[in-house]
Amino acid sequence: MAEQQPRLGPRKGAVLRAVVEEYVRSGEPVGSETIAEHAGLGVSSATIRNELAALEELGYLKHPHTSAGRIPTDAGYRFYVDSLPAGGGLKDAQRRAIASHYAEAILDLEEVLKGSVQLLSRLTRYAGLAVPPNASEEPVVRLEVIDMGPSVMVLAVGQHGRVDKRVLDRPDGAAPSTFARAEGRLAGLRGLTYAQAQARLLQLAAEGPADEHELMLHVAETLRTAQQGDRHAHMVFGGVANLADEAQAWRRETLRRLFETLEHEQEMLQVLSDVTAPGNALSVTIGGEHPTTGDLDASIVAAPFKSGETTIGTIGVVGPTRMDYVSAMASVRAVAKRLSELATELDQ
Amino acid sequence: MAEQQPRLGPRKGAVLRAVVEEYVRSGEPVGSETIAEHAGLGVSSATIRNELAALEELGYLKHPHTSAGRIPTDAGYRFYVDSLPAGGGLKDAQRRAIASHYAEAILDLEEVLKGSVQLLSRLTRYAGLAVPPNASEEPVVRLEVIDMGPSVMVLAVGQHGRVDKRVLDRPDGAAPSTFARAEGRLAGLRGLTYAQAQARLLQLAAEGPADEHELMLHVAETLRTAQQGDRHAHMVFGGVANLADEAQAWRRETLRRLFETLEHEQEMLQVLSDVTAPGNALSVTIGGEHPTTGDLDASIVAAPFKSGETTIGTIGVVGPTRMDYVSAMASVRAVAKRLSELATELDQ
DNA sequence: GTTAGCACTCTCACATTGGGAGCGCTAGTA
DNA sequence: TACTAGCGCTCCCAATGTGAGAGTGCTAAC
Repeated sequence: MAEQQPRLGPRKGAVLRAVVEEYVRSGEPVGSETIAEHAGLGVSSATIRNELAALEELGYLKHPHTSAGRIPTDAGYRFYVDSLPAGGGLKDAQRRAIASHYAEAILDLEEVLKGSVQLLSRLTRYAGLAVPPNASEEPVVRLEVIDMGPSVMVLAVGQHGRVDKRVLDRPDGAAPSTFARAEGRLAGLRGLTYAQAQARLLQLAAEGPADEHELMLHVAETLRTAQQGDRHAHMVFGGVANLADEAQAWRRETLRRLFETLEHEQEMLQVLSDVTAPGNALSVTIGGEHPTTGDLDASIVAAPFKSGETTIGTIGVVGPTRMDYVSAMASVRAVAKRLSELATELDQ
Repeated sequence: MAEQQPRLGPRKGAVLRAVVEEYVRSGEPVGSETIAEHAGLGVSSATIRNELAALEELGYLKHPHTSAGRIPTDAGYRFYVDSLPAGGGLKDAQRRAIASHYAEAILDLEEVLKGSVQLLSRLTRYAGLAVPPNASEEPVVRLEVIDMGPSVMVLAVGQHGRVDKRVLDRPDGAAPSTFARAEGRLAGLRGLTYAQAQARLLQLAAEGPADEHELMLHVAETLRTAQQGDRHAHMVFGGVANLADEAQAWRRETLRRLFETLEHEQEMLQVLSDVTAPGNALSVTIGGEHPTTGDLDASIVAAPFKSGETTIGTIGVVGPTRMDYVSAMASVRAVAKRLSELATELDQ
């Protein structure tokens, strides 16, 4: 991610940046003339041509065909992104949109996430997405087994407002009294984290009376899936329609695959987890840098959000590799920051 | 919906049906020659041409331009759909897919719905969607107010497995003892339907001690939103990527609007409720028959599903007006039926 | 009422063309 | 050595023209 590049020399860098910016703006391959005029380098187009040829040689640019202008490769975008100054880039209108969005207090983190994702999609015109907090470190405030006749519902409530449920077959030999006793025992787990509670439950299942055994295992299992967020962890999406916009020059087939991938939550969770940088860092994944995004000509800009010092989730946008990285990065950074403040506040 | 049409005469009907079927199959405007050959009417293409001209006059067909074949109007599709025989239309492979899909027992109605919607999308190659059960008539099995420090979570669990939650500001003057007392009182509501419980709560709030007042109102409010399914009711979608398929000849802009509309749950809920027929009936809405679908060149095939004799939700597909109605209707009918059986069983 | 036949219309696929954008290269200049 | 001017070359693309084909609508005959 960091400054790893074979230092380009200031002018090559400037030319490359100019190509990226112009191409992102216009969508057309960029020629030497355009750069000579607009980039203000004070050299002629012939010189630019030499630079362009060199940059192509180095793999930062490519040619649709001989007599066309240049467009950036994934590596070109990568250079561009890495050369951006760290902060800033928010337009006033965006800043205001963010401020007013969070003006109204919402207490449910899930709702806050949904709103944030939609906000991001409106700010960037790409699709917003978020991975909600994983439960492992969240304290359990309630744990219940509810007798629903032929089935049993296991219900877990977390300190930060999450609710996990699961409906299961009623174990053989579970009487109403079994439920009452089990609930009593479960009440004792209050305050433990999901992870701790799960461990403790396995003990309880082993030690406890036989009729509670299966019930306790069910509860443990519910906590487990809540933590590892397998198919019960729901990603949050917003503004997905933006991806179908004419301006996003995806081919129809690619568009279809993109939507398919988004619908396949497991894959997206995997991508996000592959991609997320440690710490506070904003991560940018460009096209082929990840197999999934590579297939889709897509880029992902994402950042973790935290409660206090602990990372609890990820939020970001997906768009075409030809993305306005400046605006996307600034928006994601700002929203993630605001979201972290909110999450921290909600947990005190 | 029913047989309201100005009786067409058997041959006109046959010609119209042939045009619809051929157009749905090929996507190309259909000419008189094709019909004369394939429809087996034993008349020449010249005769067909006369019929086609008459059908166009009547508003069932239209002409992209003078020397092209005919394509159906919304009214043409409507005639076609209404003239279809009531049952059947399932291919063996589809029948098998349905049977095997439901082979594995799942106890959570929400999960069943998700699966069903995805099944439908695979069967039809369109997008599946469902409106989950409304809570009004569902008995409440648990009602809780959970003290989460600065906020309060209200939690309601329904007999059929739904869980509704809401996080709110903690009322002034609510002590831990307030919560304990409130929960005791709430336990008494078990077995009432959401609607009944809500009414009772308003009483309790009025009669009860002052410190519980606000809490009870919150609970009542939670039950209310659960019933009317405003922004907390989540529609279920599946296979939405199918809509981006090349075969679905939507223009890019239309596609974008379509996705936007799908994302806007409120609007879709409204459409579905406008569209749903009373009783068991399968409903088909074609293009301009509803403002929303008209804007999108889309059709919706939907059917209610029931628990026992009570309709509890709706399931169906969205696709282009140029839809394979036979297959879509058969699939939706079959899945809705299976789903009703399952829901009935889950509730006993 | 049906049909054969034919003139007519319109589109679409295809080939052709010219213009232009943009390149690479070379030779000349600071 | 670094830059620039200039020019020839390549390749795309939009415009144009053309012909074939599909399909109609109409008329006149059965």
